[in-house]
Amino acid sequence: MADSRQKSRAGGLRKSGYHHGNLKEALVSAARVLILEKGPHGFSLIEAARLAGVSPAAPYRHFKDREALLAEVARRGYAKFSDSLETAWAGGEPDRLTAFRRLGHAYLDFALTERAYYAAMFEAELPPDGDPAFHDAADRAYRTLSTVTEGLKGDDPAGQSVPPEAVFFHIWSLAHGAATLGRSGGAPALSRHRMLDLGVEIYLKGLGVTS
Amino acid sequence: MADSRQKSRAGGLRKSGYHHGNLKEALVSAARVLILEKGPHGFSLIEAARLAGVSPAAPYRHFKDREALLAEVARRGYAKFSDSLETAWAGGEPDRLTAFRRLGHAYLDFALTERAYYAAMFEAELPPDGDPAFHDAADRAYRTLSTVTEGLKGDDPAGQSVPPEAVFFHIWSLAHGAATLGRSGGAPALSRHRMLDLGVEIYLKGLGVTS
DNA sequence: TGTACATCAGTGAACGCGCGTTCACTGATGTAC
DNA sequence: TGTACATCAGTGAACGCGCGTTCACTGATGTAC
Repeated sequence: MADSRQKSRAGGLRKSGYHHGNLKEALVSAARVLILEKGPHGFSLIEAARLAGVSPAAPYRHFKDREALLAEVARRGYAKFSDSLETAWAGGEPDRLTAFRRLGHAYLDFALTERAYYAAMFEAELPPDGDPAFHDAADRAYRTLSTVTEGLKGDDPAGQSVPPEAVFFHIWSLAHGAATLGRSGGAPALSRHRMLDLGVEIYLKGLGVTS
Repeated sequence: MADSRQKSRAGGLRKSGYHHGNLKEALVSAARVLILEKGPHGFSLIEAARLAGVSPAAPYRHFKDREALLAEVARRGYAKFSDSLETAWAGGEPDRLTAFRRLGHAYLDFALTERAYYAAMFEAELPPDGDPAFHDAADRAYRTLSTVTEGLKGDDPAGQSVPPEAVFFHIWSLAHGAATLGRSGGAPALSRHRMLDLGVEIYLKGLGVTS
């Protein structure tokens, strides 16, 4: 019986039958699995504990409450997201437009391959007065995206120059839409990339950005 | 005691102390209130019954289960949404582009003023094998939107003509983004309209649509 | 190297809660005569 | 117009469930001596 628990234990090293040894990591992994299956709303702390092979009380050694685990998942998601975006951007080399297109792909890749993180980040509805580490991580991602889009200057059809926040918002909408919109079962991931590329190219042409 | 229940009863006529007389409508109203407060995931059938002033078992006279009530809300949302869009489109008069801009505003107005419906439509995760009436209503809305966007023909920067589904998808992303994206507390509703207008104008210019 | 002990990550039982759903029932309505 | 009755929209108590969280506890770890 004790053995069967060990067998079904998910993630992380096991130091002994009693101490898990890596429970915090195992809980985060379990949460990601559950969020992927049922969304951030369907996720439960007890089920995460079960998946990690520990009792329902064990998570409280590592997280204040259910929301704290969710916030930790979202925080890591933002951190990984920022890493991906910054790597793709690569300082804007060899030129801003090429780097920007790489970043668009990185955004969509992350959203599609790390769906649990993406859902935790954008669906979890974490309170504004929550974990500051979470907010710092989120800020970093937003800063990266807005810094990059600020390089895209252009005019609207009336000849007015377009505010940087607007460009940020439009590009973000296209990327988020490519990541989440569409009726179930529809187009495969590849066509989402094509869709996003096309949308961004058309938008940039409309802005008058060519280099 | 019986009186206090009657006082707190929400929506609908009351025919007697025993029979509610309009319970189905009252439950739909209550569901909309709760969805607005807590989202489609936080909504509970018992709480809706309480809000309508009836016992927890009463809703089962009108809905098979919790999901059926949610589906009914989403169905009505789609129906009302389609009405708004078709009214705004008005057959494309006086010209297609003017009518299209009206439709964009109607989309965003609906999403912002009928947030409960919009959430039920796009967040509720109703099963594909569910209520056919719900799917018919959803189809009608999608058909309207795609018919309208099919009128927007143009070329991508490489000179290839852009597939109609892509245009549909891009415009939809911009509208959905304007409706849902953005960090809490940020810009007021007015600037969301401005943001959407601007995005659509830039996109249409990129497409080469001018009339 | 060996032992006593402080630390603290785990246990498992228990709690109160709100939920979805079922059940036998009750009483208001409206129709047939 | 008055009465018997079928209908069916409600009641309210009960069920089993999974949840978040707390509690006194236990046992593995690693450190001081």
